[in-house]
Amino acid sequence: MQKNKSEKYHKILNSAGAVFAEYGFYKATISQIAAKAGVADGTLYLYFKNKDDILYQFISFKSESVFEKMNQAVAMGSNAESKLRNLIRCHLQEFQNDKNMAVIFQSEVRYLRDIESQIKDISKMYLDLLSDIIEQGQIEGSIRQDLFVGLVKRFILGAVEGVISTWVSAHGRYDLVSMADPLVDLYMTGVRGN
Amino acid sequence: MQKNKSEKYHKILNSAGAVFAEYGFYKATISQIAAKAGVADGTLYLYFKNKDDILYQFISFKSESVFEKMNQAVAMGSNAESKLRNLIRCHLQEFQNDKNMAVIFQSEVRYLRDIESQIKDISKMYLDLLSDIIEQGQIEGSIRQDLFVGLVKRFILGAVEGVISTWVSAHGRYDLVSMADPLVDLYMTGVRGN
DNA sequence: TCGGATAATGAATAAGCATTCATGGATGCT
DNA sequence: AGCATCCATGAATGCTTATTCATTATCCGA
Repeated sequence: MQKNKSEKYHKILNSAGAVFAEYGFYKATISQIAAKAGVADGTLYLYFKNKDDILYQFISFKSESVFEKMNQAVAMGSNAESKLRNLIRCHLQEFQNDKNMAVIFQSEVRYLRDIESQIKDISKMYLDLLSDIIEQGQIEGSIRQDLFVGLVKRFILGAVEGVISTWVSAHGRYDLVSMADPLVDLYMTGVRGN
Repeated sequence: MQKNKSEKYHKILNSAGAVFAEYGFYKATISQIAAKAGVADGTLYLYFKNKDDILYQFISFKSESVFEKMNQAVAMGSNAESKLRNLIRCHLQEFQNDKNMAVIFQSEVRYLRDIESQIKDISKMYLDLLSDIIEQGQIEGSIRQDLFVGLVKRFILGAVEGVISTWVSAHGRYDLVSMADPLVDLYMTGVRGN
């Protein structure tokens, strides 16, 4: 198994992303991935330990890149609300840009939980980002104090995921990023009239 | 394959629920399910067409029962807000009462989408329930008019699912139903301070 | 109690697929 | 060119497991 992240490594990883997204991890076969990458079946085993490892590396690679962008986005905000807005925009943007990733993150999380607990840190990191934002908002006064922060975080993440999930089901036919502002508005103000 | 829903049918269905929840659909084997139900492997095929069918019937059976309860809960509410509150309470209560169902609904949806599109009606029915409530609220004035209803529905459902998902990850160690009121409060009022 | 129908059994079957590895080719150095 | 190292191949292997079906048990009416 090679160590350096050669061009072929990424070719395989991308092909795997496409195949996993289309068929799901279990129904996807090594042969399909190899064919899509234009290499022989055995070649995958020069770059990856096994089938599980391919999925694992795909997720790791994508999360790393996405979290870097998310952190940058949050850092650009001057107050809690703008940080939240930037985070949600970035989240939707990144998932819109990479639908395979969106599908896989949404579908295979259950399985991943089994292989590597390190993976569960994906949502943990995100939730920690949100914690910071919420706490800052409470200090600033832009977010009220009488909230169970643990719930608010899940509330926010769950809603974004739900919106992404719908977009995926609709085969990405509309612009996801345009949902960001209305969504943040819902977080902040709720639905109540008057 | 027998038609009547005998005791054995339900025994198998429940065992399957437990095994699917523990191992996931793919890693679960027919032998495990049969063993847990206390019957021979071949017996499953007297009651179900194949492995897929077991999952399908499990979901169908559970959804039917849950939706009946949800509809009743909503009908008990006199205005939009109380209907929403009853719906969320009922949702959390039912999933708390049947953790296997909660796990399976959360994990295997992706796969189900492939076998039977009828299954995607699960969330459709739910979203329709929400549509009615939101529209009623807008007429009453308790919910503001300047909302994209399609987004609000996903927002609400996504957040409940997120909360359930966290509870499942925590192995159901706390009371899920107590999240209902704070959650509805977030839907209605949002997080904004002042 | 007997006979026929119905239900259950679980060993045998067969298909699918991840993984291995003996072989062949490419590359680069002297 | 000759040699050695590295990379890639894809057919063969072996394991896992869903599904079948000939056999056996159970039930029930007469």
